[in-house]
Amino acid sequence: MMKPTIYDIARIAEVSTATVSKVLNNNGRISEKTRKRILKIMEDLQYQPNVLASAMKGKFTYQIALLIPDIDNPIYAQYLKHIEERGQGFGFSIVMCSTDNNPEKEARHVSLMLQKRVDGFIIASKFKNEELLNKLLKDKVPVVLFAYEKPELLIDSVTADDFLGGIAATDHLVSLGHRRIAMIAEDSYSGKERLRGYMTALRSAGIEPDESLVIYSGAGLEDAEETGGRLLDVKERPSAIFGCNDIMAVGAVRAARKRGLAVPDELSVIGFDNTALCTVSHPELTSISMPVSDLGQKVMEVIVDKIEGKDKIKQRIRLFPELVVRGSTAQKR
Amino acid sequence: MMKPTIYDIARIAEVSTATVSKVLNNNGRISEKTRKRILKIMEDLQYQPNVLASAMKGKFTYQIALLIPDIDNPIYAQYLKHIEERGQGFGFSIVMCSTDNNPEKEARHVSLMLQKRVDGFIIASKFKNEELLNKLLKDKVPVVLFAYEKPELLIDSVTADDFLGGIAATDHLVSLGHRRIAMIAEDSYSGKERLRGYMTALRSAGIEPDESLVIYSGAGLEDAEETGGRLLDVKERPSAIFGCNDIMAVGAVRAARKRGLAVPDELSVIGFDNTALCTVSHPELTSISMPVSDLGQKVMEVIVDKIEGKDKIKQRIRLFPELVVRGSTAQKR
DNA sequence: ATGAAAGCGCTAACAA
DNA sequence: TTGTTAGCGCTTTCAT
Repeated sequence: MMKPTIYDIARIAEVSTATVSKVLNNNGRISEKTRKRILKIMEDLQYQPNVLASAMKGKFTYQIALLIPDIDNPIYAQYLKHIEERGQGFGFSIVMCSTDNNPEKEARHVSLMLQKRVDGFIIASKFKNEELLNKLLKDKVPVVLFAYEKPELLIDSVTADDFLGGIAATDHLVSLGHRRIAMIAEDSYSGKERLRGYMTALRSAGIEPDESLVIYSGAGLEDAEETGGRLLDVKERPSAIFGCNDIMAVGAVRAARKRGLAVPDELSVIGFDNTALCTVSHPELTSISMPVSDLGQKVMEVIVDKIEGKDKIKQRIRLFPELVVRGSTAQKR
Repeated sequence: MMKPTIYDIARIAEVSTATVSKVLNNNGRISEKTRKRILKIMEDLQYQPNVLASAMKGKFTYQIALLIPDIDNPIYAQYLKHIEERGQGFGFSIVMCSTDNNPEKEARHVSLMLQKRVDGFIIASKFKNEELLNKLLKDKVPVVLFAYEKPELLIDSVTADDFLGGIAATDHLVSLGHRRIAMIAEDSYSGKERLRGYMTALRSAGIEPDESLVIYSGAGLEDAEETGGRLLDVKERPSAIFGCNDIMAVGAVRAARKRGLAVPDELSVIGFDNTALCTVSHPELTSISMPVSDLGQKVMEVIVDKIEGKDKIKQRIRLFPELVVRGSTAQKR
């Protein structure tokens, strides 16, 4: 009635546990005959190896901790979904760790996950706690940064190219004839990259960036709307707003609506991330689409390689985002 | 340099590992003096017990598998967030299992999680696979259904009272003078309960439900919009639509807009779940708010009790949802 | 109040 | 090709 162990299998097959273990792990040389026999018995008994026991011998737990800052932003739900899905393909499960961008929570999660012996960490969080990160690296714990980089640290990462995305968004607006383009920015690495893209695109279009047109906002929709409002309540109003992510863009749309400004006729708005918000919002939001599925695949590849000790090289992988035009942006008139 | 074990602690404290283990687990009688000493040494060495090893001796892994059908619906992201948060309070981590309402994925996840020796399951998924569920119950694996019930099975559950929510939504519409009230339904237990609430509320308002006003929809926004359209493209058009969840409601709003119908002036729309979609949508969606945080707390309480073998009683816990009025519903005119 | 020792289920070095 | 055996780090019974 108890779950069968390798001992049960060994006894029935009249071999030693070592032999059973070997067929389980496909190593050592075992005659095809006994291998078949053992496999058959496992099948019959519905034997399932105890992951804990093998993990204790230095094998894997097949668990990866995923640190996520803010699941209220649907892009993170997307990331989670795709990472989990890809993880399945590699036999790894995802342990969710919400951090709310709170360094203490980050530290607690990491410590707990270490105790639980997860095989590695995917960190999508801001991760203020640099000391902790360094400790992980020093201890050779597999870590990959996701949707987020720390340029000053030598650490693997998988992200979309936010800088290029920022350029694409801005170029789109410029190509529609906009010159006074505002941005609702966000204090995060990717946010800053998007901002840098915005600056670069403006300059190469011969537009000198106007500092007053860039305002940093908190993460919530309320904040975003308020920030959007501040951008709009000036004498020389921008004709377009680039929201650092879709929430920011929706905030801008709402601010515009509250002021009786028609989107996109009087104000173009573009978002970033191409989340479900884009189609829920009205008018539908033009945005920059993240290759979520590919990002998920890549990050799993990288972390699994690290876990299995295959790759020694550090790498920063950047995938390309893509413009998706919808109804919130239009020719300036 | 290796992580310290109880052996290290024992050696330094000049006691046996048994003693160390006892202070670790707060059992057996240990003199205050040695306890203090041992604790101090643990502190100094930053000792962290190996969860795997203790789990092997029949203790817990402190991990709970959470089966979720569809993270694209923001309400599930909310559930996840709150369950994870509450789990932290109990020292339990959440292993994410996306099922996409696919019975095979359900089975794969359960089997894998069993191998990894999670302590219990929170199932928020449809879980078509009744056989599997019964097997879990038979094997005394702690299982709690969440946001979802199986009335025919004797199994603990924590849900919001969808029936009452359905009544509340419908009553609200009725109180605004609507009599032809349509519903975009969903094929799930909670969906059916909401529908039942709708029926009940209509009848007690003296309105005979009209079969043609209830249409089942797929889960996506596209489906919802299409379904909303079908509801609207009839001679005797409803003056209000009750969307089985916020996505359905947004679909209805879009369908209305496409037909030049003003919401809420010509059509009232109410959703369910009170997700972030409500404030992103325009007009903002009236909806039924789920007590997500309390639900998360309750489900953790129940599952932890079961894991610790404390509660023998089966229970169905239902929490009350609440109407949140916003701009998408108005007096019929 | 404390310790010796067996064992959870598995792996891997070493023997045979 | 297969088996013996010593652990991995911890808990727990039974002595002392």
